[in-house]
Amino acid sequence: MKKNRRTCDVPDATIHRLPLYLEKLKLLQAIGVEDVSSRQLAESLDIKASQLRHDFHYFGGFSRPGRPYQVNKLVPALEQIIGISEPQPTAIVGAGHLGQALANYQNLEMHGFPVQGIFDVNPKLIGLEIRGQPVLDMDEIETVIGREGIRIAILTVPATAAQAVTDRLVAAGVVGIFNFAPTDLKVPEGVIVRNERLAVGIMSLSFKVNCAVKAARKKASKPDGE
Amino acid sequence: MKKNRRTCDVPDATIHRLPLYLEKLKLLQAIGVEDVSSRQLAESLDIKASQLRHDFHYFGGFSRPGRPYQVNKLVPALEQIIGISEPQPTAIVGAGHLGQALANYQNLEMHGFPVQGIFDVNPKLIGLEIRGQPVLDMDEIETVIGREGIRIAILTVPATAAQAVTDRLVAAGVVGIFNFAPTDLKVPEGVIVRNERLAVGIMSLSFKVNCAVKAARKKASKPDGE
DNA sequence: TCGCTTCTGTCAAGTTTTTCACAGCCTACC
DNA sequence: GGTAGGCTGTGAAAAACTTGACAGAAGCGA
Repeated sequence: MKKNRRTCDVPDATIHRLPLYLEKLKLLQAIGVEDVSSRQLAESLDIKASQLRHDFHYFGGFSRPGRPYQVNKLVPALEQIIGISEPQPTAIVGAGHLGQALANYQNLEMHGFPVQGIFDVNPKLIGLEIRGQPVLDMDEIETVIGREGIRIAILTVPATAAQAVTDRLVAAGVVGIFNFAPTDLKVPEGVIVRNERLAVGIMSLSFKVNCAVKAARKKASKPDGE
Repeated sequence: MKKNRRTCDVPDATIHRLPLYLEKLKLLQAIGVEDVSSRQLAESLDIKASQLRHDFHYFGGFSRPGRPYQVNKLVPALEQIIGISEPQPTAIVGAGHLGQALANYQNLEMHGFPVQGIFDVNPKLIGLEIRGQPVLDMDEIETVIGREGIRIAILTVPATAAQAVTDRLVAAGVVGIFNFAPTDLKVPEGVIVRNERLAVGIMSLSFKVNCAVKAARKKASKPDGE
């Protein structure tokens, strides 16, 4: 019980690295690597080995002193921690361009998130087949969420519709929302929202590009440093 | 000169908040709000006012003690800092589903990143019109990057092609790459890569959902706490 | 068996980021 | 004019995160 509680008391920074670890490990697994040391794994991710071990330490560690990590044990352990030991059925709400793109993105299923329903209100889109699945009418969403036990939904509707859709999703039992709409969502406690703001991403990039360009210019005009 | 250098010596965490500030401010501007205090702005973003002021402090501050921020001055100031005072022409490389979705995403242009070229190697896609622009052959990419002065590219090609395309982009003068391919890119110093890993995002979400569900179950079985 | 190397788990030190606290400025109202 | 209330800029305190250091376990070869 104590250990279980700890499992959730983990810094955000660590949480965001877990998927990266898992991804690399799956790659190693695919090419038949059996053992991997913290140093090897960390180097391939461009982080320090001590950080990786520290991250793993939150979960009690995955090996013993003297023994490297065993890829075949680490992969399922991480999958369990992330919550994808069992595939997590996922709904995509909003079958516009972005929704379609994500529905087509086979990596989602590969990573444990099979798309079990694509929904839209637009009659022109309903019935359209994407990777073998028809776009369904929003009216069916409660039924499908209940039937498939969907807990995670990907939101790709216009900002104006996002809150209303969110309310329906939450009422139907969805606990996690991956929000691509450029708006903030209000949800009751216990429901998790992750905002994926493309515009924010590209602006952060732009800031750094701006800095890099300035730095390069300065360097060019004063090649020997200040 | 001193001030300029400082402009780039800013924590990542702050950089990622700048676009959020700008977004909110534009919203306020659109509805005619003239003044805004750090507390008001911070509250709407669910952060502390002191953090916002601290962030602004990296750039010397945007007001004087006693006076709230003026929306109409803050917006262009942030745009300048982010590097979008002038629209930043942008290329999308890879016209698959995701590339098309992003090309259709009008918010990109609205935020200062007009798409000036969409490229692919697939003859079936070349010529396809997206928002009035034809998909171009990859062979033209160097020409277009040079002609339009493109510094930022969005990469939506398969992982296997990502590195080769990156090398071409960098050679042609691109300085910032917004990478949607699930692979790490090697670039020379001075070139900025921002990885947007959808799978990582949804796994982080899944971890938290998992925790929330566990917590809810525990609470249900022991309503009065431990 | 012994010594050597490699490895993890663990904790302390170091660094970065966030939050607090407050001096001083500005407006508005009495 | 004076005073109260609200505001920013600023630096110091607190919290969070990363890195370094090391004890002890395991494997390997002689």
